Amino acid sequence: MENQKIKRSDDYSGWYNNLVKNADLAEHSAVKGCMVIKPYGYAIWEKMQQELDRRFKETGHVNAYFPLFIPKSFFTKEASHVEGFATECAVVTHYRLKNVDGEMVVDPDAKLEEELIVRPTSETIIWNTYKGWIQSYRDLPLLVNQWANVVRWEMRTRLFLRTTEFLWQEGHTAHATEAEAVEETRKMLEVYADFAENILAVPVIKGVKTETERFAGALDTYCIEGLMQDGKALQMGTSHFLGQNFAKAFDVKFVSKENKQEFVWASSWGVSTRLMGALIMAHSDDEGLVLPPRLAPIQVVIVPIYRSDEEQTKVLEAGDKIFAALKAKGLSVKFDTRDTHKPGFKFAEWELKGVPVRIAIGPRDLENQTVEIARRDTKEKQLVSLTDLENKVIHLLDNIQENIYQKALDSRTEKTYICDTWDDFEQKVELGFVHAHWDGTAETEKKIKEMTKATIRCIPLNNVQESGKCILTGNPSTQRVLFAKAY
RNA sequence: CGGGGUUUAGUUCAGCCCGGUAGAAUGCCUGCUUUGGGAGCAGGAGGCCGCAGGUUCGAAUCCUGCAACCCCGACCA
Repeated sequence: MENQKIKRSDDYSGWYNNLVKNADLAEHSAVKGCMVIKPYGYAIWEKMQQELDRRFKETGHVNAYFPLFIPKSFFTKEASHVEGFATECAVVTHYRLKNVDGEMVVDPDAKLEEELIVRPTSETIIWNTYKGWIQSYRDLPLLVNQWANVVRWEMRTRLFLRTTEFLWQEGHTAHATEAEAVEETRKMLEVYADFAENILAVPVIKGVKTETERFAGALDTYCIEGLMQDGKALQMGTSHFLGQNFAKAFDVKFVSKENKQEFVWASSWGVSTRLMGALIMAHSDDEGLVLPPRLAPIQVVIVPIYRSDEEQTKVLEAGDKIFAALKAKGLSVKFDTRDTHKPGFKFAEWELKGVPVRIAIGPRDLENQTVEIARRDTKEKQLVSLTDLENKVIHLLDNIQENIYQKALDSRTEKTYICDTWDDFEQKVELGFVHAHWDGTAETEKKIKEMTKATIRCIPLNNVQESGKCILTGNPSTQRVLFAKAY
């Protein structure tokens, strides 16, 4: 285990990279742009999966799995879709190697009839499949989710935030009516927002993307946007209303009650391992990771303290009891009985790994019937009596979850500005979210991006309608939109 | 794709300018002492010095080429 040497305030991106490695979450692999997610990092991802999967199932969805490869011809069927992804596709052209003078080379005789695209997203292969599944309105709605890996050949990558291959889920739904598909799109946005705020403890702004930022092939892209500690925004999830674009591209029609042939309406929605990046950047500090209790693979760690063998026996005995009692309450507990490390080392290690609550128990505690409880978020320590310890810990965990969220919310509030002049805008957009008027044109959006590197993150839902003047052009505007520099 | 950097022990790096056959810290192994905030001492293991050529009696070091990775941009539903 390494020290967390780079301070958050000195070099945010260096601090982030260091933290990911030191907390044992992930590391760079031998393949450019691809990471190895290590067991501890993967355990956190699994917790996210469980929480999300449960919510998907509760809202009527089922899981399925579609191929990794997409025939090029499928991929190119929806014009704006292919345009959006064309420049970042991994393409499989051959299926065999051969030995030439002791060197393995691609066998030119094994060229594929049709190239295969490694999926950057699965709309096309799925809609090609849906054609066979949907005939009547009775087959609708179709509510399917897939947990998968996808590949997007990005020019620049960052651990978790943007990797060439990443893990995600993608929901693909089919509906009989436009209204139902829109409702689904927005419902899943709510699911994401609920997950982000109540599990990740990251407050998000729900909104809709401008045309420029919209998903390739969508009529509307809804999103949740979070603000990281350095004042940069992170898109944490998207939900797309696809209209009939993919149904038309893949000729997916159904017969309505009125016996009419109609194209199917669609939505798709996804979140990825990028959420790991959000989690890290939103809460962690110079001591390491800070995990919200509802997502921590280990919620409570018990560290025994002793000198003699006799003390060890007694302390371990007492620790076992606490361990069992906490487990019985359904908590995820680790009793760190390693005799190869001293308590101080363990304290530092579990802090680095973000375990929300630490219980230390030693000879003094045995005498007084107490333990020392330390919370990761505030680093406060207190001696508490063993009486009703389980409920105290449960209460503390709830408190920590709430506090972490509140801290993130306060931080966002502090970094959110309302600007009415260009000078103010230029200055504040370096610091966080800015609500400002925009004339609604792509040209203005582009100019602002060129001048400040800030983009319109979204047009917040339930936005207040108020007349004003565009921050750049002075042209009339009916509402403020949300600007920020983004990851 | 531009700009910068890196490549030597498991890891982080020094050594290179000025060529002489490999170092530190940390981690790892053994033993003893330790254990309420990253332990101490003693002993030990561990390297095709990114790859391929070249110069030289001799190359981690000089020269040429290549490659990979990282960082900053550009790009990014």
